[in-house]
Amino acid sequence: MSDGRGPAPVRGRPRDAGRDIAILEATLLVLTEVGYDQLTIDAVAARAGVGKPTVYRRHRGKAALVAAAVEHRAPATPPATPPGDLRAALLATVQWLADQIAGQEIGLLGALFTGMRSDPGLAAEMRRILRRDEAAMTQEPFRSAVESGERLVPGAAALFAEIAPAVIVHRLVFAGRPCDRPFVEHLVDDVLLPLLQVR
Amino acid sequence: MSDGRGPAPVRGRPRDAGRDIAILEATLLVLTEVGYDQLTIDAVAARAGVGKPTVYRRHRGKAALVAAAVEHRAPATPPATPPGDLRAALLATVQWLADQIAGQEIGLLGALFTGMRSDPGLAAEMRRILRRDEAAMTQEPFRSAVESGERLVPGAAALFAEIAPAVIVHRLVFAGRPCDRPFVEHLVDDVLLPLLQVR
Amino acid sequence: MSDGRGPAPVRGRPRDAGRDIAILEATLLVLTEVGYDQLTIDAVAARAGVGKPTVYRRHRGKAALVAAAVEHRAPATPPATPPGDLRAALLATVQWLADQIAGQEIGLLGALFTGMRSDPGLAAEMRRILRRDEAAMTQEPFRSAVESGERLVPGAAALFAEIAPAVIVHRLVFAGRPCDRPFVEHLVDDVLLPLLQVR
Amino acid sequence: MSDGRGPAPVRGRPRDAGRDIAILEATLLVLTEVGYDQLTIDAVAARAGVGKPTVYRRHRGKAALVAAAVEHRAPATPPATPPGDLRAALLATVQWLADQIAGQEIGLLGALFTGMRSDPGLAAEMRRILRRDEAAMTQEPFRSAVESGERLVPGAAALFAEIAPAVIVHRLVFAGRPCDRPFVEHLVDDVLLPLLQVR
DNA sequence: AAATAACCGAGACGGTACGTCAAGTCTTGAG
DNA sequence: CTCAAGACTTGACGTACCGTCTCGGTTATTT
Repeated sequence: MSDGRGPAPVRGRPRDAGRDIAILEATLLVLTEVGYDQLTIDAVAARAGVGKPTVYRRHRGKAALVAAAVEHRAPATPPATPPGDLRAALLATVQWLADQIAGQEIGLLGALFTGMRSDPGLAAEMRRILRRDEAAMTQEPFRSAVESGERLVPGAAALFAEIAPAVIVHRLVFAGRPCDRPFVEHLVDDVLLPLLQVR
Repeated sequence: MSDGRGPAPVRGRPRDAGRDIAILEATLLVLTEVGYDQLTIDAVAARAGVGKPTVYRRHRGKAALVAAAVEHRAPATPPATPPGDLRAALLATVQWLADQIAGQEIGLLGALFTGMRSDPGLAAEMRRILRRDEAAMTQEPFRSAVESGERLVPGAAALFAEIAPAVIVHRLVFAGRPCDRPFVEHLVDDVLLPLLQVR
Repeated sequence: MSDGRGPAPVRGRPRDAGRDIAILEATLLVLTEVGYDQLTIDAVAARAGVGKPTVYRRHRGKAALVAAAVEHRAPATPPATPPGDLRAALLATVQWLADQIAGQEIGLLGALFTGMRSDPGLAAEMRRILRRDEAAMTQEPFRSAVESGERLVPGAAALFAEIAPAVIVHRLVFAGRPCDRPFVEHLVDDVLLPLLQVR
Repeated sequence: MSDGRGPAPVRGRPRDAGRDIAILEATLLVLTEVGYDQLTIDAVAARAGVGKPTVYRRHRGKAALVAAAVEHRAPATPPATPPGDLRAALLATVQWLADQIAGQEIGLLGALFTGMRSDPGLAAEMRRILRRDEAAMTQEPFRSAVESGERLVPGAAALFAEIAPAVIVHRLVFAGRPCDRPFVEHLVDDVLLPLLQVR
């Protein structure tokens, strides 16, 4: 279409980065409120004050949108623990981990179950995010523990990362019961300490 | 009729029990083929050779249908293990457990995630089924182990039921990796045996 | 109808004639309340205190049921008119005719429209009923009028039967307006009297 | 746009007018083929090459759809009649009117009977359409007749519009007989001419 | 009296259409 | 080239009613 008026000064409107964030945060909001499978793209778009195509321009679909939203959310940093008391450190860390999982990770699991079969690439992406978050939540405590001279078995951090989130998720999802103080103590005293501590 | 109340007075044409079964088995079939979120009631009805209302007359919706189908499926019986060798018994049991979970339990998890938020009663029902199956898969091995004189810590069966399925599911879903022989040996040698065996 | 074959060899329990009537009267009730296309066989059966097959044993379907119900309803007898005053007689007869049509005949028209295309035999049956009722409602007044010496054109009764119901129905259905006194006078004075009376 | 208010602020993608027409014409087609009560929205949508929601976005239901389709259909124009011969003009007009009603109007009557009770507003709309069509079919002949100097009673057009369609519909629907030549002559000679012509 | 057969109410059955909802794509006009 | 709005196709949803059938049970006639 030559309009004879010379070169256009503006070559395309740039994407508004603010809308990226609005979409992701609206997604997290809706996800928390109604859960994964009740979440609709329309609702997210409306909440973000954005049109539906603006969402689809950025994300391939519902599952990818949720994955991006979860990724966007900055991983929380575990609480600092007093040095010298491994049990107290584990108790604090496990409790905090359980709270994080209950509050944030559950939402992504629905997306994972839904999207993993039809889109393996997306499933891999979700797992990457889950691992990133779980790593962030499990590695830091052990780095400081080792620095403070705790006597731990080799590979303790990996073992902790393998067992603690698994048992917590299992309790939350399969048993539908909260990770209250007695459970946390049970997990630390009967499972984690015997495994991690050098006897 | 020796009791005072007699049998339930059946009014109208009784439901065809054959159709109950056909529906549940068609559900399991479709569930296995296409996964939970691609499963449609129409497909199940067509596969069962049944009308859609016949499905809805028996089940409130997709989640409840899948729950009933999983419940209907008889829990598999764990393999018999040779007495006297705890490690061998655990290896066999864990491997079998992982296979069961990979093949059967994953399907219900999608239903659980979908139905649990909007219908707490249904979520409770699904958890009951999951617990029933996990109990069936974890209790039996320990009964024979104890009978054969193994020296186990108190509550070993409960601990096994709490940890083994959790870690297996976590690996399958979160890591997306199969429960192969090295993983099973790791789980038994590095986690289960240290925890369960009397030292 | 004696056909020389003697009484029908009734084997088994005979049909309950009381239920015949209950069904037909329930049909008329429901028809009046909700109209033809909102009428359901279930509703009729429930209203009659009868099972659905009991209805279907007697009638082929909704249209036939309504036809039978309308046929069952005894045709009302037109009001006696004072002899010697043709205009007064026509006014009374037309008003009564309009009331009858508004109250009773409309229901069958829905059935006629629905059933006529798919079942010509049924349509013929409905037309027979409609003609029977319209004949009953239009012939009697003219017999007495002729007997009392009114001077009418030949074929006056047929002309009346052809025009009066047609214009009344047209007004009720097409215009959606009631057949009030001014309309009746208009119909008698401007249409019927000029046509029927010998000039 | 030279007016100060500017055009209507159309937001979003405008409706495709071509689909409006496709839907209405598909409706007329299906209506003609299978009749009102065998007409399904799915069939109309499929015939129009359109999704079901696209139909429902435009029409509230079957009755409203049929009403809109009938409204969309341009009313046919009555045939020109030779001036100077009132009887010939009436014969031609009545025959044409009967053909129009038999071919087109019957379809709407089913919709009228179905929709009128549950939706008075829709019934009013249908009556408006029926009146529009009947007016178009009955007024024009009389305008030319009057122009050509025929001696007609006052209100002849209104009387014709009140009687002719009524008797024609009555014959078609109630008697189930076609409006053939003898009937048309009877209607003109025995009913219309005596009423309309100045004696 | 017993056997037979059709009746009965209740309601499940396969099927068809309903009217709604969400997913993901496409089109418009504005910026 | 992007944006908001929203129409679009597709396809599944869960419901209603149709007309048939099947159950336990009842009521007459026939043997």
